[in-house]
Amino acid sequence: MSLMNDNIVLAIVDDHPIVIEGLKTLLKEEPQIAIAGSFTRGKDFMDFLQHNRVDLVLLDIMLPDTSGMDLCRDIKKLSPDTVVLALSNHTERSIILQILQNGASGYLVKNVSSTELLNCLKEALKGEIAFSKEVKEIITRPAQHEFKQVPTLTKREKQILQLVSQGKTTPVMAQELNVSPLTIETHRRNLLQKFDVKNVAELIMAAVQHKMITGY
Amino acid sequence: MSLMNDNIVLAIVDDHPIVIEGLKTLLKEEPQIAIAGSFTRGKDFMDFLQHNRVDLVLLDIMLPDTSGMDLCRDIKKLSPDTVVLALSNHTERSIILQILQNGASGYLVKNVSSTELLNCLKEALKGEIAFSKEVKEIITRPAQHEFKQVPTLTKREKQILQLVSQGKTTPVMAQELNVSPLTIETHRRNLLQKFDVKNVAELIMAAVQHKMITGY
DNA sequence: TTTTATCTACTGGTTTCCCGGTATTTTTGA
DNA sequence: TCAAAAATACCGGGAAACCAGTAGATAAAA
Repeated sequence: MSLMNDNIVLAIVDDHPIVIEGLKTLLKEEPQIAIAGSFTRGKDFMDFLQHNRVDLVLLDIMLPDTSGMDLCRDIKKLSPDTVVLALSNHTERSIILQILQNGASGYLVKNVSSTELLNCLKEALKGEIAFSKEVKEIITRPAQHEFKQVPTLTKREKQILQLVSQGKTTPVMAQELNVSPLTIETHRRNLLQKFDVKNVAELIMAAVQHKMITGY
Repeated sequence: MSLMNDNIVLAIVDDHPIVIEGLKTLLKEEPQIAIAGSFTRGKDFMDFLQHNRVDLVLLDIMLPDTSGMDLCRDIKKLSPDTVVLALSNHTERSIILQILQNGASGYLVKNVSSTELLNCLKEALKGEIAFSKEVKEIITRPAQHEFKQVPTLTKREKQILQLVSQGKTTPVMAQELNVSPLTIETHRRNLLQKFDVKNVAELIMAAVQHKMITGY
């Protein structure tokens, strides 16, 4: 963790140039903060991080190439001392908690004020978990269906889930993936178990609610 | 419509301070553009518009107080010559078309580059409809499910659909509704037919896409 | 009042799903 | 390199879903 009297090296990862510009402008006021760079793609930032010190990352969790979730985990793996602050417009509790699970030190919705932003930065750098005002409310007021935590699926399971949501039957999927229908059945069974549901109807609903299938 | 050699008076309505800051920074480069003000609430802007000339508004259609849709219509009613450019992250065709219907001269997703932004501003001021690149693609490539019209369900069918989405099986539903399971089967069959799908998985997906079951 | 839509119910049959186990191989992480 | 996780595969059996067709009862609209 960087000391507060030291210069803080900050990076921005966001696919919105406007947002990057806004953050830069707001943070330029702070003499302690040095903006090392801004990136519109996760991969570019990872390349940068390989060769440069970064104390804090403002990370949009909705990126075009990688999922911000995965990126967050990758960042903490490569550079555990880098503090990640998630920045997003998502106001769903499950998503917020998920990103924290993946190593982020806080979560800000994009409508934060500049003072709020700076406060959160400081808190995060002190090693605390930082939330913007709106996020705090979301955290403390959970919805019913959010009590069950989001099951973590394997790659294959995600794939099967996707295919099931497209109406594909077990034999069809087996043929498409070149595996035994019995294997598919096992995956299905595990999906039902993980989501704690009895049948596909419930499965799809649960997956939709957790935004694990988009449908478009 | 303001002349191009004249100074352009621009306003920003967005509840994200970061975005406002970013837009200001990007537009500060342009000497022709004078930023009259920025607003985080629709009402504030309407008050401003009452007493000031505004040539162009960059309007976030997702605002906390008013719907951006309504605000757009209000703006055009009060000041028909003011060009409204919608600014949003929504990528649904229906929403884009709806805002145009309400008098906007264009639609930009927030991940536009600065050059794209300026181009769109100029186009809009010339009286043309301006879209950012991504939006153009959305307009020209409508999603599959937008073609098939929403099937009209009978009262009973809606009820069955709801129960199916809750994971209820045919015999369970039959008991709950005090009818023969064979009757339920018929309703199910009709639902599959109306939605033009093969099984429950597809049925639920279709229903969700058409927002016919909420699940919450 | 007569048509039309909806809800109801049946026969008989095929396919798919779901449940309970178990177990080998491959991949991955510590 | 060793253990855990994931992907693969099997058995047997019961339940539920889906298909194709028909049809009476009732309620609403023309």
